[in-house]
Amino acid sequence: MIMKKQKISLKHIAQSLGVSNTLVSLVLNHKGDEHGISKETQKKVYSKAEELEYMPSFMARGLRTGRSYTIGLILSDISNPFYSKMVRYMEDEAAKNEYSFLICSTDESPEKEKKTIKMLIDRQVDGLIISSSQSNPDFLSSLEDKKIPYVLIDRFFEDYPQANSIYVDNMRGIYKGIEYLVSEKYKRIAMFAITPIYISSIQERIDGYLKSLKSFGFDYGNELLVELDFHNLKQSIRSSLNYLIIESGEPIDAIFAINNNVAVASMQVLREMNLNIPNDIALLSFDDIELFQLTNPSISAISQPVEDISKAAVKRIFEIIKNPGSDPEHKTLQTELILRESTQKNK
Amino acid sequence: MIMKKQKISLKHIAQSLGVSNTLVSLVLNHKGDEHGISKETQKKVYSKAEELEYMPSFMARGLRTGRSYTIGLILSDISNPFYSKMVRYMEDEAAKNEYSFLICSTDESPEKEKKTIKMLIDRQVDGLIISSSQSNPDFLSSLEDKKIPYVLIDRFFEDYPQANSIYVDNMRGIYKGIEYLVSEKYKRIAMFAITPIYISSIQERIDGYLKSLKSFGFDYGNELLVELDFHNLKQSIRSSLNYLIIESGEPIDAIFAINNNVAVASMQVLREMNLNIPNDIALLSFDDIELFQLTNPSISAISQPVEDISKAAVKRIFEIIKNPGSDPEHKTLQTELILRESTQKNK
DNA sequence: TATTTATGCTAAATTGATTTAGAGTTGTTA
DNA sequence: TAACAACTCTAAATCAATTTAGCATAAATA
Repeated sequence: MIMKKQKISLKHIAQSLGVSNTLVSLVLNHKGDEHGISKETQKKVYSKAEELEYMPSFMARGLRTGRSYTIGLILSDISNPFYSKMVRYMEDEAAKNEYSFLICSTDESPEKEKKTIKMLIDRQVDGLIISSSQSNPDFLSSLEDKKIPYVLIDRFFEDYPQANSIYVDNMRGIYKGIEYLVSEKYKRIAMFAITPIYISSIQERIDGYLKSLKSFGFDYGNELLVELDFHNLKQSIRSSLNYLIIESGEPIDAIFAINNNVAVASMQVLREMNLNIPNDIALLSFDDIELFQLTNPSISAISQPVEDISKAAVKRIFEIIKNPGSDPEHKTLQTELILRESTQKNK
Repeated sequence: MIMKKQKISLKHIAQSLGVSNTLVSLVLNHKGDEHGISKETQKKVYSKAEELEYMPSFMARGLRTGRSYTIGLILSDISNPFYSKMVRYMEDEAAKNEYSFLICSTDESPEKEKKTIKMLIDRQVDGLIISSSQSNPDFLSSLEDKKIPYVLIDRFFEDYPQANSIYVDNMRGIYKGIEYLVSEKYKRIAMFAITPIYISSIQERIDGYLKSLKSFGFDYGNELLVELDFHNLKQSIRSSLNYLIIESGEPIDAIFAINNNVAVASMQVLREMNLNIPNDIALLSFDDIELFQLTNPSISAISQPVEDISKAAVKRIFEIIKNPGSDPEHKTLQTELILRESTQKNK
């Protein structure tokens, strides 16, 4: 005869002690004192719960209270090292509060993102952390309607100040990069941006590039601003480089890649073309990833504070969950310039 | 006056149509025909559900049916590119069945792993996919008791055949690597393993190394088998290399790294020591990651079929969920040797 | 002695779905 | 005309917790 281990519920504790479900529930939720349950009875409940290895049913509790102890996390691709690091930090931070994550990749598809948000709402997540790929904030209204807490990271919406957000100062990050390249005597600095992705961070980096050029007195305007096809990155880089280095009269001497994907692809193409980094051309990336220490040459980068972003986002989402009425907050974090070999000419 | 959007439940549909909850539930679960609900009524229910944008409550359904449409995924570290790729494949595969993942990193701590499994059981996951860091399979008995479906990946337990598993042929993978190094005339091939991690995959790779050496007629036994300290990898590699290349009479001419972490760390130390790969020393990694294409020189590797592992694991867990009584299955997948620059001497 | 207060607890409703067992109506057969 | 089946639908229990409203009993006060 096989003994099936039965799932232990509140009722089992109550019955074996001869008390009511209510009492057990109150005690285990630390409301015993508040409701005048005697210390003695409380102790009995605690020790019985331990003895039976009682664990409350998430489903039952969730159904009744509306809380799932789960956060939805929406990002473009978890296999991107920038995000997988982020996830790890968030996971550790949230675990302290017994929270878990449901993680969903959207591949920068606004369509997929909307569906995912709907799905996560149906799963009654207590909050959402979103790195959005939408070009406008309309989709947030459904979250506002349903009073579901959310925090935007990485991207945000200028004309939607009621959204809580963790914000990286892209403009200033780009400025630091240009400033440094200029100090290393690079003269024709191209920005390798991407299209068709309409998100704030990309737009800000482009703006930052154009403004910084001006402030350093370069007058080539947006002549060296390249909008690469995101879905066909390498081919797009090949043809751009061909023009910018070989066909155009004045070759560029530095590439500022708008994110880590673009930097990696650029490096591959430069190697194909037998161009030496940094002597023929310098390479600077926005977004630092571990890989950049290990390539030859190692790649300089504007590093985003991934750990700070992650922790701030988790911290903030918990604050809003606890205190739903609170005013929106916008936290701004700064980037750091990491100097490596790809931007320093050999003497 | 603010109109709060109310969550739509079954009851709302039933009431607005003047039928019972039962009927609505049956229809929406596609059991209408089976229970003789007229086509006409079914149509009404469907269109009302659509009109009200009804979505069933996961909590309520989960409480009643015991199913959560969620899989628990346990691995050592999601920020390791090997696992983050895996997660992405699994996520896409599971989404087809409306399933989501709760992902937990254990940092190879058996303690943490046990806690995590308990937590995931409490959350009523329908199944678990586990890359375990336990040295013995005792912890699986709690899953067996509670009849919770699970699939082991990446690591498994020899004396526990009742566990479903997706298995990579480590032994044969190592053999292919050694065979290739031998064909490239490398003579003194060291294996850089790790300790203290007692998992099957590591053990098999070590065994594979020793057996392969023998079968190619090398007689240095385990003299060149190095067990590096996992928690202090770089320092450990430095001192080993110092001995193996400089102090010992006969320097090694190739390193076989037991996984991607070890390969990356070895590459860094070799560069520090100004040793040329592949002319001074060859480097071959078990586990291929994107990075290895981008370093200079690029790194040869034994590639694990990440996509196949991921899809097979998800496919299998669904099979067991649907059919809990089925016999355990052990699927074996093969590795692939990826040739790059790090193992081919320049002429 | 009658009333109030405090102490320690409980019954029952609720959450939103699924599911068992069966009810009411109409039509068919003996 | 009674018995039976067929068709279409429903009441109520259930899952496991939380929470509202309030019940005994004993002690304190008037």
